[in-house]
Amino acid sequence: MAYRSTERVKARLSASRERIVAAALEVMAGHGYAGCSVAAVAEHAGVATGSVYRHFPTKADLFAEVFRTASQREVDAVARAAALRATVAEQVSAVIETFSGRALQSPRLAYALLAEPVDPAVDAERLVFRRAYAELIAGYVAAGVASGELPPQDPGLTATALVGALAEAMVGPLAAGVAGPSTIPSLIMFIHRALGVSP
Amino acid sequence: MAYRSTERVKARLSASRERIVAAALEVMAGHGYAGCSVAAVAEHAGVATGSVYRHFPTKADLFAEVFRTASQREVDAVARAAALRATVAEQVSAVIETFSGRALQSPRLAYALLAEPVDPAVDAERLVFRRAYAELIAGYVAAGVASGELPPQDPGLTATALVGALAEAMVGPLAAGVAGPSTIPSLIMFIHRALGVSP
DNA sequence: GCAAAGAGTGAATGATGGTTCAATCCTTGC
DNA sequence: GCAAGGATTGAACCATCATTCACTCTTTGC
Repeated sequence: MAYRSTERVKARLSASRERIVAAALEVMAGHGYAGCSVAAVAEHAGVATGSVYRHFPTKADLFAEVFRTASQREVDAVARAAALRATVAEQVSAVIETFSGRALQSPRLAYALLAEPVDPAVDAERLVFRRAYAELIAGYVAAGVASGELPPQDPGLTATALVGALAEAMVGPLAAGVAGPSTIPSLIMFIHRALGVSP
Repeated sequence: MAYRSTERVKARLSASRERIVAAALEVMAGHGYAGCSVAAVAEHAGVATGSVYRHFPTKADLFAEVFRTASQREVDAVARAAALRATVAEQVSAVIETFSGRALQSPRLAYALLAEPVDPAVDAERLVFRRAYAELIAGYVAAGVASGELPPQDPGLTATALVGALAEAMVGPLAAGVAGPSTIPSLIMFIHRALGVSP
């Protein structure tokens, strides 16, 4: 024998793989999913089109991972912000502020992650994204119910509905590129009422 | 001259056009937007593929009309149900019950109208659909605020958030084909709280 | 019945863009 | 240096449909 995969090569391979995912994310942030042909992503990553298929069996698999990565980053940021707060009311405010602040920072990406028409296989990943948010929030809601800060309710349903409300309220502003000054405070009020936070 | 469009022909044309729209709706209700190739729709309507283009310049135009028609029907049904009620609380309950009842009756169609990945040009029509719901609800909310039944709030934002919550809460059940027995009542409770309906 | 012109047809066309693969380049161990 | 194999390339391939168009069928007014 004369060739055997070595650490150095493995590292280069995984670096290359990551560069492709990062490039896909950047192209998506710049031109939406619609602008993400495999050729465009490959060029942005500085590899040949065919090389993408060394790492991902199909385009859908690549973008499933892109969505997973980006979603995780978003959920983590939101979770980190909420973890600093003590009451459910504050935690949920932090969720909304962080979510919408980040979305407005990269509206194209946020739109792609939330609502842009994508391949059905990638769409499935979107549901995971939304469920991750819902589960994060459901935890806070459940704690709030247990401590008596919130009235009795189904934390899962509350969280799901809350994610829907948040996403829907942001789609308009995302299309416009900015939110009106009262959008975020109004949304917080709405959601505090929905949770049953005592005034 | 020897041929001139006559009433009889005009009627046949518009009947044919309607049959195409109806066929598209049926195919969509059966196999989702994904199953709606122009050929499949044409066959279902009993016309040749090319004939579709006698009535619609592009597939996107056809489905824009399909979405518009179906959405109008849904919004009308919801509006009719809500109009029979006196208080905002009852009106909104009627909206939720009618919306989710109809969605669960034709889950494939509801999924296509609400969330399935479609051509971006058709997606635009979806926003109109959601805005129509939001405006209907905003009217009730505004009236409730004016009469003092609801606390002060931005009716437009409340309605938008409410539509998002409703849609999101239904996506899971639609995928499963049924809603858990407590989904609808829980959702009504959530939304009553969100509106600030006094208990 | 007939000529004119619109309506209807459906196989062929064409655009798009994901996927493949023969050729080439690198890396490895000796 | 070299042979064995893996990695990389990117132009060619191909599948999918939306769209077209040359042709046929109907309708119309005379």
